[in-house]
Formats: sequence, C-alpha cells, structure tokens
Amino acid sequence: MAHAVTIKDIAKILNVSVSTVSRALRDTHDVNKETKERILALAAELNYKPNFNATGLAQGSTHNIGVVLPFITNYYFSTVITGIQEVAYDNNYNIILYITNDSPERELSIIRNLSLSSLDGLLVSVSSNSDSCGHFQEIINEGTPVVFIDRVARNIDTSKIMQDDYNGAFEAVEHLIEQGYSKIAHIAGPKGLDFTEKRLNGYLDALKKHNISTREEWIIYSGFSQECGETDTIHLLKGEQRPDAIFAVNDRKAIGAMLALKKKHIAIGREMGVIGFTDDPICELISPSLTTIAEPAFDIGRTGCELLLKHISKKYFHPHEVILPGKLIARESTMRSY
Amino acid sequence: MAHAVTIKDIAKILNVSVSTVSRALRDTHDVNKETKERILALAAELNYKPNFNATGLAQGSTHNIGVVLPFITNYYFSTVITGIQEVAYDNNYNIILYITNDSPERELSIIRNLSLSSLDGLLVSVSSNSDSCGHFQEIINEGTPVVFIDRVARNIDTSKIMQDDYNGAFEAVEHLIEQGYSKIAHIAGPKGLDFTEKRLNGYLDALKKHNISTREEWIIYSGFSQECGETDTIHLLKGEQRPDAIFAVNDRKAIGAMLALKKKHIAIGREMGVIGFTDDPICELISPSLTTIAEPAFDIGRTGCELLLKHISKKYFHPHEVILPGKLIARESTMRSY
DNA sequence: GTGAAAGCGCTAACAC
DNA sequence: GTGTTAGCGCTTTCAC
Repeated sequence: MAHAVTIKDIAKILNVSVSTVSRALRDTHDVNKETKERILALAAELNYKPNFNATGLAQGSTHNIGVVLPFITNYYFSTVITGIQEVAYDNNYNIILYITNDSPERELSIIRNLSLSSLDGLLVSVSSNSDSCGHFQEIINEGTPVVFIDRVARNIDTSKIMQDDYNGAFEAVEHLIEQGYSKIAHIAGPKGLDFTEKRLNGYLDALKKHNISTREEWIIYSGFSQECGETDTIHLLKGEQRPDAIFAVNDRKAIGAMLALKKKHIAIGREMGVIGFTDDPICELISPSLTTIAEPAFDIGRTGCELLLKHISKKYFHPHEVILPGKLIARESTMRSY
Repeated sequence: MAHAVTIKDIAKILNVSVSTVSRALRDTHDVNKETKERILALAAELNYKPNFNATGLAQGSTHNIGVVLPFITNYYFSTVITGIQEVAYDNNYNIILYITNDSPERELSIIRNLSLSSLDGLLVSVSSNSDSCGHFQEIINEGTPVVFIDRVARNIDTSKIMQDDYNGAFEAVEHLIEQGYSKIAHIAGPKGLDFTEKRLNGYLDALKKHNISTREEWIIYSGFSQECGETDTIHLLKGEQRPDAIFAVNDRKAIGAMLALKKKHIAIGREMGVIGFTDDPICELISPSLTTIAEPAFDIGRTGCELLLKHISKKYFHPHEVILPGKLIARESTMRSY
C-alpha cells in the first residue's frame, strides 16, 4: 500500500513547516506568495489529497451529508438523489445513503443509530405514516442541520423543499378545460395526506375559475397504485353521469385508468382525456402517451442539497421553504384529435 | 451543540483508562469481565457512538465504501444500489455515491479525484465506451480493493459480479419454443458489446439445441432504445419471411417491438410472441404484459457489497467471479392463447 | 489485566 | 509571514 502523501511530506521537501503548507493549501491567512506557489505546485505534482478523517477530526467537520429516503427504485427518488449527488460532488461532499423502505420503524432505527460525528448534515424525505418526528428534532437540537425534501415534517422549523402540488393540479385541470373537456373527474389519493389534498384543491379551484361544476361521485379517494386507478375508473364509467376526462393524482393511477378505458374500448383522448402527475418515463412509453405534470425531481434534490450546504457553512442560516413549480407536458392522452 | 460522548468521558466516570474502555468496546485483548460489563453498560446508557473520523485516522480505515455507477435513474441500477445499501448498512458501512452519467471522462475525473484515504473500497460499474481502465488498476495497486458489478473491466484481476446473460437468453428462447413459436428473430444490441454477444449466443444455442434454424435477416443489431426496437421490428415485418416471435435484447426494445406490432394490428402473443430482458416494472404495466428474463439486480448489489467487504477485511482474499442467474417471468406477450 | 504515552494527518492558538 | 505546539478521538505499543 503506497503511503499517501501528507502535508508533512510537502513541508519536509520544501523546508517549511506543516502549518505553512496547511495555510497555503487552504488559502487562509497570509502566506508569502512565492512559497505558496511552490507549495501548490508540489502538492499538485505529488497528487496530494487531504485526509478527510484528519481534517474532520481537527475541525469537527466531515465532508459527509446523510441522505435518508423511503426508497430509490422509482423514477422520482432516483432523480432526486441524482440532483443531490451533483451538488454534493461539486462541493466536495460525500453523500451517505440510507433507505428506510418507507417504514417508520426502520427510519427511527436509522436515525437513532446515526453516527452524527461523521455527518455534517442530513437531507431527509420522511416515511409515510411516520407520525412522530421527534427523532429529527433531537438531531437538530444536537446541532446537526436537517433539510427536508418532498415529504416534509410539518412541525419542525428547518428548511424544506417541496413541489407545487396545488398549482400543478390547477394547471393540469386548466389544460383539460382548454382542450375542450368539461366533465372532469379526479381520482385522488387517500384522504388526509398533505399533497393529495393540495392536488384536490388545485382541481377544485381550476374548475371554479372556469365556472365548471363537478359531481361528488366524480371525486374518488383510494390508494396510489395502478390497480386503484383501474378500479376507480370502472367505478366512474358505471356512474349515472359519465365524465369526459380524468385527472389522476399520479401517473400510476392514470395508467390504470387508461387500461380500464382500453378494456371498455373507450378512445383515450378523443372520448376521454387522461392526465397524470409526476412524468415518469413510462408516460412516453405507453400508447397513447400520457399527458402529465412533470415534477421537478432533479431540482428538488439540487436545491435541497444547496440549502443544506448553506446551513452547514453558515451557523445561523435562517430556514427557507422553497416550493418548486411543476411543468405541464402535453401528450396524446389529452388530444381530442388523437 | 451537545458534546458527543467519547471514550474519555466513559473512562473518567468509571475511573479506568481510555485504553481499557477502547479494549472493552472492541472486545479485543483481555479485559476483566466485570469492568468490561460496566463499560458496555455505561456506553449503552450514554448512547456512545464511535467517532469514525478518529477510528479511521487511528487505524487507517474509514467506514466508507465508494459506489461508482453510470446512473441510477433506471430500474436496474436503483435496485442494485438498494442491495448494496442493505449490506452496507447491516455492516455499519456508509456508501458514498458517485454518478458518472455514463461518461468516461467524468468517470476518470471522479476516480482521479477520489480521496482514497476516506474510502475502504470501491464498487464500480464502468461506463460504456470506457475503453481504458488503467485508472482502476492504479487504485488497486495503491491498495484499495475494487469490485466490479454488472459492467466489468475484463482485464483487471479482481472480484466481479455479473448476471448470466448467456443462460438467460437461452432460457428465453427455449420458452418461446415451448410456447410453440418456431420462427424466432432476435433484435440485438450493438455489435461488439460483451453482454450483447452473450445473449446472442444464448439465442443461437437454444435454437441449435432444438434443431430450429434462423435466418440471417432475423438477427438485427442496433441500439438499446425503444425506437430501435420499433424500427427493427418494422424491418422484420417487411422481410421475405416473417418471424412468429421476437427475442429482444432488453425490455425497452421489446416494448418498441410491441408498439410496432400494435400499429400493424398484429396480435401480440397469438400471432407474434415477444420476450424482453431485465424485468423493468413497466413489463407489468403495459398491455399485454411483457414476458421477460428478470435480472437479479438486487442480488448483484448485495453480493457485490458482501464480496467487497471480504476484500476489505481479509488482506489476501482471492478474487471471485460470481455469475448470478436470471429468471424467466412468463406473461401475456408470449401466450398463444392471449 | 491495566495504564501511560505516542501517534494517525490535520488545524489553530500562540509566539516570534 | 512563519514555526512551535497542543489537541481532535481513537488505537496501539510498551511497561508494569
């Protein structure tokens, strides 16, 4: 194992003290311009890399940030983490990944076992059903900054990055109206979830703005899965009044809706518009392609990481709440001419 | 910022020396059973957690393993990393993620800038087109263990985890034959890629075993995208002899093939069987659902990480090559009765 | 079986 | 502007 070059080596070769080398390398204090250049040159030549364990020990900081996510095997979270990684890498930070499998118990055990001394900060998206968030507050109290992304803990006073669910839904429904649909149903998520309600409100307000009425039975609450989307749609088709468009709370349910419509030989687009939410790559793969509201997953990761780094570097950085807009991606499933 | 409890604190309280505490905690050397118990009890009570920076500095090891992947926003790699994470977490290792965006330049720059002193080992899946792998050899030479997963660097003597492309393809084609298809085409990847060729050979050998002939124009080399799958299929349909089944090198291309068949109103399953490779979740979402060979993504991650940990703990652990089998998932796209 | 002390690589007072 | 020194939390000889 080749001995890694240290500042001591550089100091010896250049006949200066280690502190001078340290100062030159970090560009702190005044160092004679010429000796500084010599040091920098030699460091580059020897391919010197600082030992993070040592810097960490000496100044109580590591270059690690923890990232706690429910899972990463879907489009949304894997994109979020890619955004985080980009910022972290550019700033010479490592990301340490923890996956909770969306289980509150595992989340708790991860947080409890966290070695805070090896973490400068934490980026977290809480598990669903994680009702108590005391464990996060504890960490913050102990001095480790935490930034929430996407799934935030309401009651904790720290920075949060979310997407604009309300306006995304509003825009989705307005798009349907513009395309000439007027009997618009909403297959929603379960009642009582924050972002589900925001999307519902966006739906209601868009209809209101355009003086379009809805019907109670056109709003169906159920789970997030494709099967739910299918069942909900069958239910809608059986109703007294059949809608001519469906706004689904996410792409999965929209796809379920499309499958149900296909089985009933109802022409998607022409007879019944369908719009989703997320912009999973699958939207483009299916036929007809699915109109949706693209969530700013990558930017959520990036912004979250940038904010966390500010919390880390500035001791008294004030918490920010950032809401990022989504973007309508119009495709075939809402084209009347399709 | 609450002061984290250190072995010094424990030592002071219990009136023993720090070395005794250290020894007790790590279960090394002989420590009086009773004092050891007292130490362990107090450590648990105070919620003592070792400072990885300090242990790392002292014994030249960190608890970090680097993971270098081309991207993580697809099903395969996000599942691989979930597997890695699980093993790492169970063994008290952190994973530090690097994403190359499948760019050889970025890969090189990441590897060159790696602070090896903060990494105990490296798990890597090389970028495509990354022809020179000297940078990995350098790292190994400097004493950091490297394990390759999925996309391996052929010429480097270290552990490698791959999936069984040959037998997966063989099984896929044999499945088609069992279902009664006999004119089987293969839409392959680009020529010259390792795993593409293995899948091609599996295809050829399965046909040979069953004394079924193929035709030169039934084997088409092109890219991995859905569009390529579509184009290839249109090409096949125009040919002199129309095949009655298509084995696609991956699910993406299989989906492209299905889209092309739908446009031509050819019944998938009954008139033309289609089989893919990977088992992307989309296989279940589309209609008809897509038969495929499931790649053992999770196990690849897990096994890779386990192997790396062995390399880290045992100085002279001999390199292993592990080939994990895939699994046939029969769905509608290869049902003649569908 | 246990303690004292040196040292891992680096930073930060403090002197000069 | 630069060197000396102590110390971050832990492990590890080396004594006893």
